[in-house]
Amino acid sequence: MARTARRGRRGSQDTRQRIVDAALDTLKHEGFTGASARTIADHGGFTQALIFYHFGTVNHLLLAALDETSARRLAAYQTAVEQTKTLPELLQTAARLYREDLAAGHITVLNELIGACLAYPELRPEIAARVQPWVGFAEDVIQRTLADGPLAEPIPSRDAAFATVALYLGMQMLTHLNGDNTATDSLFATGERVAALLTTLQS
Amino acid sequence: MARTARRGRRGSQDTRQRIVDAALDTLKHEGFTGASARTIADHGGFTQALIFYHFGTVNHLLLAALDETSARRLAAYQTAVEQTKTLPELLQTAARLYREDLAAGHITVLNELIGACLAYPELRPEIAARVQPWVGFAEDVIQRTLADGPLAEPIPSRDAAFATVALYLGMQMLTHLNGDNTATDSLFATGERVAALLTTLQS
DNA sequence: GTCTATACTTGGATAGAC
DNA sequence: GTCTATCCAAGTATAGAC
Repeated sequence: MARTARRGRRGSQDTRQRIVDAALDTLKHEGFTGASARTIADHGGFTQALIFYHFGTVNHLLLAALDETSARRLAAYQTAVEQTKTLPELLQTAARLYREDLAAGHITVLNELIGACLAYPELRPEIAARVQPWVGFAEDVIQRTLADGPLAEPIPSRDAAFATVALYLGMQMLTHLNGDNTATDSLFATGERVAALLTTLQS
Repeated sequence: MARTARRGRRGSQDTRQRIVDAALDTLKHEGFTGASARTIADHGGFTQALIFYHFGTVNHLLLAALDETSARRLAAYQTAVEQTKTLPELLQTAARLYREDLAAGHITVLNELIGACLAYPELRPEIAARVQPWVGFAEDVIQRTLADGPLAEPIPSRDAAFATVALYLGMQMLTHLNGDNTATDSLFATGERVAALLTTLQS
């Protein structure tokens, strides 16, 4: 029943969604270089012509895929972080969200598309616009959490936010390169320890 | 005269070098996607067949290009860091080296090749092996600089090294994406301020 | 809206002349 | 060792049947 409700445009919307999902899947597993119209179509079980009908070009589809994963993840981050008050809590939540991302390949998609900007400069402003909400989100959270701690004065939240997003991107790249999470896990553990230390220093 | 000394194998070596240089140039400006045999050959002013004669495949050439830029930069980092003793000095030097890299596109090459690992899994161990010296170098320097500071105990140098390399990669990506260095400059300034703060705390 | 078939372009790689 | 010419595979994109 649910599948056929509002059938008028629903078929088309379903297809768009299937294509976006296939694009995400391909981007995660084969990277930008491997995400051709043909490969994506194979992954999703449809014809490559559909991509051009619905999205015009492959790159437009890939941007739509980034939109999708970015919106989904940002929502998850926002609800998860809403309940954190202290710095140690925040770091624990960040570690959990990060591991989800790593496993699901969410940041991989972003990495691949940023890398593609050199070959396709027209993608640059598009992707920059999609990264900006993340930096803004990080800044808000950091601002709120560090507000009356000892770090608020020496470390502008803007810098901390930029560093955080950069660190996320870089960690993801290195983790995939090495094929294991030990470095990441160790770093998060250290981060949580330092956060605990800082809060005891404060009280 | 210099050009014709040891002519026996010199012609061939010169050509190899020209090809590697052209590959580096192309990788920096067109990215991995744009670094095809034909494009590289155009950049360097030779025939694409030469690439396959000297390097077998395009990817082999790109690895040789990474070797070249990585070795050159690591040497520069080592001599520059040798003379730094304190944490603030280290941060200043790091900022200068980082800006050199950014301008010359050295880290871009690495970013592009890491991104390509998804499409060409056989590149992964090759590139991982070429990144490892950097993490090792960072660990040595951090170990040496933090040795008797207040940070040595709570922050293992291994974690700090991993975070540093990741941060470098991520910052480079974001900086290229945004097209301006203000975020980077601001972050380094904050870093230097915090480093100064830490050393005064210690004494 | 979705499929098949096809035009056209670019890329990797090799053969063979020089 | 270096060049030209060429083969073949894969990619983007469109036309036209259904």
